[in-house]
Amino acid sequence: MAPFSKSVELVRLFAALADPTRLRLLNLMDGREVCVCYFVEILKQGQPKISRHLAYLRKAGIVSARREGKWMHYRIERPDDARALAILDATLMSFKANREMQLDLARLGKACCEPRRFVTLQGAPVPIAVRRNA
Amino acid sequence: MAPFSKSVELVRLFAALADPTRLRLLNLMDGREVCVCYFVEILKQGQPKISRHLAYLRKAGIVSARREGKWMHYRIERPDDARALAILDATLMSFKANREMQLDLARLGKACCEPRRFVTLQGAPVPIAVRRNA
DNA sequence: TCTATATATCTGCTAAAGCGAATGTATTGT
DNA sequence: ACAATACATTCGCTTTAGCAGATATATAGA
Repeated sequence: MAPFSKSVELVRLFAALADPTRLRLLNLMDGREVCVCYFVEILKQGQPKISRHLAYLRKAGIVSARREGKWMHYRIERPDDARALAILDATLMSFKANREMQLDLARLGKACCEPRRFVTLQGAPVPIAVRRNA
Repeated sequence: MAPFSKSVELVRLFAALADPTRLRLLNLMDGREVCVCYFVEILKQGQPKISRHLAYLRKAGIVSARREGKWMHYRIERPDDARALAILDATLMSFKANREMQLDLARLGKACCEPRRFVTLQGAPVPIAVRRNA
């Protein structure tokens, strides 16, 4: 994330956050690196749609991707700029009081513990915890 | 501002913040109540455009308006929800490091001290400081 | 090499955002 | 009542965002 010397950077950040699907993706990635197949399973949305929103977040510099064989893992990329970080942290914090977000996390937890019960997650790599203060 | 029980509220907040003109307006209103004519003068944008963006912020619950004769004063309406407030505060904080925002504030200061030098501000009411922890 | 799997991108489409210009409305002054 | 001022809203237009469905790419395994 570039520094906020120009307001265009800020606008880009807020535009990236102004979509319910992208907020749900960020919520699931908060504190862990998650494989695309989990997003598709948890959010019950089409795979192209998930990919598009992940690409949007990546282009906005908010997340990064890592390939592992067939799978792609996404994680939140913490911005260098302290002020961008403050906004992102406040956003992630706000998820904790949000019922929808809590439900998504609960479903992720269940999917991780019993991936066999989800046909689409057979053999998929389980999300990995990442440190929050990168 | 409604509580963030549903993510739609969050999305609405971010959508309101995802525009350079609206961010500049919020910056000028940070800590003071400002008359529309100042916005038009400082931002050098058409009056309908300013009005439209102020209406957008008002509908999003971020600002409120007060009439005083011919003039309309706008101020930031601090959300009840602590998490919405944290996001808004982090946003306003980020303006302090933004060169464009600093310049806008400098121009506002100059316009307030010498309103006679601005044809469009003849007789216009000077911005009033408002408490930040409303 | 051939196939299956996981993910990404492209293609039309529709809806919404943002804009300038014109117009409408509320208030003040004469 | 009439004109002027300050602001809000509407209109027609262009651009952009988001979507589903189809297709392309990359990797793994047989």
